[in-house]
Amino acid sequence: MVDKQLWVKKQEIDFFNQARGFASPEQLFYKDNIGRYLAYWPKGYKGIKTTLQSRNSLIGNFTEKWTTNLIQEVVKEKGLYAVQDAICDEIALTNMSPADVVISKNKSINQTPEDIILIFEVKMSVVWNWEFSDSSNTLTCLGDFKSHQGNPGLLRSDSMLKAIGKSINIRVSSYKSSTIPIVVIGNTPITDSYYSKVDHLKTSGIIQGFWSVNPKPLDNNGENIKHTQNDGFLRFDTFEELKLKVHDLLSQEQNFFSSMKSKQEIGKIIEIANKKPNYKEKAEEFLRLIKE
DNA sequence: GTCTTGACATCCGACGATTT
DNA sequence: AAATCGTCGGATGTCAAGAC
Repeated sequence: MVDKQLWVKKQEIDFFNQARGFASPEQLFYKDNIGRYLAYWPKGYKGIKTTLQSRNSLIGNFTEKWTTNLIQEVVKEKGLYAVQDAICDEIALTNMSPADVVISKNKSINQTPEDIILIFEVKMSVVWNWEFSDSSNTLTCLGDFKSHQGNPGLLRSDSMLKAIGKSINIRVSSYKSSTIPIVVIGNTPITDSYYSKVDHLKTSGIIQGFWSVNPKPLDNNGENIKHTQNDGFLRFDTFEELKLKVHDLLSQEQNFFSSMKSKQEIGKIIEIANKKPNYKEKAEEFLRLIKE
């Protein structure tokens, strides 16, 4: 039973059906003024609203597990593992704030920086609006995210900032994290005010990508971004496309480096590093010196 | 006047530490 | 051992101010 689908409406139906096993409709849906169970408040709804919190951790858990399974399929032929909630204190992945998903050489929850090959931060939401019927136990899709009041996933600026903050925390925790790519994975596009930011984050080496695994976030072929200019954001349309990109990222060894130094100091470092006989050793010397 | 944005608010469950 | 308290991270609502 290998599911190689990306995030489509079926995944959200699966989520609600699975959650219905142990949660009441009231814990999963809003109830509007005429008694309908709704995933989000539709745009233009003017009746009395309530605020639902009980669904948050459920969808969070579901999407992290779903992503782990998806990534497992991507890397299994390479003999690697997708590990959910991975802990590695050395690079700020603690018990209380683990990595949502990592690709690793081993499948244990407790990881060493040397084994971790890629870190995924998952930020996914319920994207579409749904109406649930208790009597017939069915779900009806009411529309895409433009039709409801919620702002799902990476379309929220504070979700973006949270993901960026966590990534920087990992980057500054230890130089041991400097060779591990970090990717934020979501199921929505990003807003255009973040297009240049994600490209800068990629160029500067902090975050290697913001990826959406939702091929068609909008109904009726609604236009949505495929990628930003420098590919800081990517939308994946098929499982194969995702697999290629992950393998591509795994095949190149990259180093993150940063500092705040005067041109004098930087010039000196370059001069010293340049005395090494080849590019690889020049680079190693440079990286060694810049973090002193 | 309506839509979008960004900062702030909210509540839940899991967990660790502290108190009973 | 059980109860209590505080903290955290999960997603999403709220609302004033800005953008159109």
